[in-house]
Amino acid sequence: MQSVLALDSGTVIDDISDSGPCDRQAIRVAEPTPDYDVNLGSPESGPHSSNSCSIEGDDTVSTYQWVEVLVDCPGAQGLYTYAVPDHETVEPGDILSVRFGPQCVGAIAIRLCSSPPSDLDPASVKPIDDVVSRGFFPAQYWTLLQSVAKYYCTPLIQVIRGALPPGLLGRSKRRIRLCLEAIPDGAHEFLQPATRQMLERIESKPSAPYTWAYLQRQGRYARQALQDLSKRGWIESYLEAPTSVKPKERLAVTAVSSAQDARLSQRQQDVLDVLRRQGGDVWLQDLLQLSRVSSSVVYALEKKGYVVVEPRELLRRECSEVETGDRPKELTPAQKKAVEHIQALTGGHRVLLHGVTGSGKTEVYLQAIAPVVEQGKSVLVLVPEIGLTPQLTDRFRARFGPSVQVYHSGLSQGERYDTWRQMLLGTPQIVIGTRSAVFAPLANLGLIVLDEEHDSSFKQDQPAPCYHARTVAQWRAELEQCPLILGSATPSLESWHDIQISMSDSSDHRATHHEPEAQIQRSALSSHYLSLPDRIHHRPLPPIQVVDMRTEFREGNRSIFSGALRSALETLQDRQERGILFMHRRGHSTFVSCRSCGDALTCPHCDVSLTYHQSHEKATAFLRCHYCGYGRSHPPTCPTCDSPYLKHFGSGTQRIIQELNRQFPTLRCLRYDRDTTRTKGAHRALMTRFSQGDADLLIGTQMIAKGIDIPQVTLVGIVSADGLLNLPDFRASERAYQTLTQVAGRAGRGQEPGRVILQTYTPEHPVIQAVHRQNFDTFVAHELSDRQGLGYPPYHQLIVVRLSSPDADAVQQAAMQLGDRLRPQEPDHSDYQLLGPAPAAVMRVSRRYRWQILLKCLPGETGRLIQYLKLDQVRSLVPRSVSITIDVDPMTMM
DNA sequence: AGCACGCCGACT
DNA sequence: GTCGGCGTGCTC
Repeated sequence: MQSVLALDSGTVIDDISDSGPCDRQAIRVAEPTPDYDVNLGSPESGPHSSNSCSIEGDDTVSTYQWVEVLVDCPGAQGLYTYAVPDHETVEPGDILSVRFGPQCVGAIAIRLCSSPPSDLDPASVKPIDDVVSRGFFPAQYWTLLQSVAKYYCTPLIQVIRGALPPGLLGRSKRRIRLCLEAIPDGAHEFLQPATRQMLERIESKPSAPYTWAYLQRQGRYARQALQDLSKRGWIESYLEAPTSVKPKERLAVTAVSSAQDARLSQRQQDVLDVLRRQGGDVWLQDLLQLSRVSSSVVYALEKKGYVVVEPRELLRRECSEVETGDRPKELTPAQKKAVEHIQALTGGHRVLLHGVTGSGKTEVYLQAIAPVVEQGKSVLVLVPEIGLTPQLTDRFRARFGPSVQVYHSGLSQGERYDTWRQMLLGTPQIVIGTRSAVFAPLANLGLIVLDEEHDSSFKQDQPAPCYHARTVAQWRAELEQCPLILGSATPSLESWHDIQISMSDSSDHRATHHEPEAQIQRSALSSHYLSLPDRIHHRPLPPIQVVDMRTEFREGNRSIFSGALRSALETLQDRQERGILFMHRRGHSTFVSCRSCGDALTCPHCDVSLTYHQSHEKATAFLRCHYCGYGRSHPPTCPTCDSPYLKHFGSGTQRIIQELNRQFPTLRCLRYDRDTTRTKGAHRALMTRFSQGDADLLIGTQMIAKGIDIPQVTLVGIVSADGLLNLPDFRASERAYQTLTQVAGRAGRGQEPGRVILQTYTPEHPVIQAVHRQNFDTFVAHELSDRQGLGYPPYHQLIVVRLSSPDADAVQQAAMQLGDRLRPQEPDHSDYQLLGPAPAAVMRVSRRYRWQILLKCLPGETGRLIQYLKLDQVRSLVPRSVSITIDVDPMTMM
């Protein structure tokens, strides 16, 4: 079995055409094209190479008048040929805008051709519309995207769509406009209410037409209303050409001659002086303001040849005040060893940096990065969620200054586009970003860092491709031949196991003869394990006290706080220290049910109970669904039996706050969860308030486990660990161990020693035991043997096929049929297993019914299984009302 | 995606 | 006999 990356470059394109509706294309693109990947984005071919279709007098040069493109349209996954007008130049890898059917869509130039396909009527070949972006992708970029498409069983264009900044692949929008002359007087009177409402909505904004898609979303009968109106001829739809995101341009003035010339006017001389004082290169607007003249003075200087005025791309970027001049810190022996080890690496490597919380992993990254930047190479730093780690970004900026770029989904479309262009410039830089930044088009990568590598937010689960940034980063490191550092205090079992295996593999290899089977699918990167077993400044890990809440209950304590936690909270203020309380859930209560009939209040769209929210004592109570966001007011009586006795069960962050306010009225509390951090900049604001001493206690959910580094925190209280355990997922234990360890690690990062109080009803649970002893090795050993027994990762690889539809019967039927289609013929002798089809743990979410099919195979066999089962064609086997996603290496099966 | 074409059932 | 529902296929 070949490694994924060893595929010959044509394969993915073949696959696309195979799944396409049209044989003709399959034949055409399946032709051997040895120069295919050379064509795509190879920097050697350069923007003005002989491959270009520019006409430079010589007839032999203009042989490429046609270009084959990949269009950004679902259901159109082949290559389409377009003509390149004489005055236009196109290179493979360019992003184009083309007519496709009635609309304009984004497209990627794949290769140039000297003739249109012979089986195509030349008259039907349309010219390209526009070249949106001419940026050249780094050499390995396309290979990377193809690997993602192949491995995650996703059409290449969809992978490209996810990798490019949104809006770059523009498409025309369908908008609605009124046909005023067709609407009779008094028309409103005889319309259906929904139709009348729709008409009024459209009439209210005649100058700014709505899009069809937007209007269709407005209410249940919106679609019918629109159809009614358009049937009457009162509205019509039209396609608005896409507005391509282009870089903003501004006029820049550059001094070109330093020769003194007496024949300059006073004002001209002033302007020149100002310009030179500014370094000889200023924006025109700024120059005019600084020298208080009109632009005519500058243009006069241009005419005389002293300056050049030219439009230049304005690269907008997030500018926050940065402290600069952060110096490399002194390292502990373990840090020093790690930095030296990493710095000595050349070529492709994978390094697991396993450092306990507070061991100074960031400093290792910084010092490993410094020499790479000095060599003029770029560095990619991937973090779980950038909003959660402003501290990390600040630290990078302080150390490396303005060459640090931030790239994540929180940026505006324009900012993302600009950062992306910036990366294409090829200047050495450090990019810090979330999952999608693994596709940052950086040339000349010298190092990739993936911090908190165990974090599940590196896995994408919403739109395909459902990629894992860690997996993609490994391919990237392999392609770029650079080291990849995976950092964590609680490594994922996959990484841990993988690194152990491949380290022993490679030592075996040196000792014994080649044994191809052992190398199956193992990354071609050589593996290293580096450990930082101690905290910096010899600070101890905080001792963890496990409190058995059953004993507390037996002894008459009905509170949610144990005696130990209560006394710790009491002394917190006197000692002028900070504390963190961890709670598994946000909201007030987990669910609300009726004491008379026993019914729990559930979401009308999902099969889950509603969570009771009440932000403070007097606030209006309401119920919210944590799956789809549905919210409603709290009913006074039970909707089923009308009984007024509704009881709230379970507790969340809000309830804790209420309880704290009651029991410790002087304690100042701050809530930190999705409800309080929704707005931009809220994380930073809350953190600042907390670290400045505006509050004594921070109460939060999982979020507080990540990256909070506040030295004054001495107490960490885990109010209840039980909600994390026993979740119906094979990764529940792993996630619980990681979260609890990370939360515990927030304590005692400063001068004062920390302590952790962990409350639970099951202190004997192996996860609690392992967290208590802070012993990763015993946890891993225990968990790995469980996984091996049950046939879960890392001993098997999984693929989940998820089906969903608003129609319960349609999904079930589709799932059953698909199950039959995918089931092994001879279960006993097959090298894969199928489980299901089964309804998802929460069957209905957002009015959609969900089913799933689980496929299990040996590690490294997913590619072959996908090919064998033709999973890429599975979409065509189910009705269109049922949507399908294929999740390779799923993080969760809930 | 957006649209045309085409096949079936309920009406003038 | 036609109108209009939506299921299927195509867009260089």
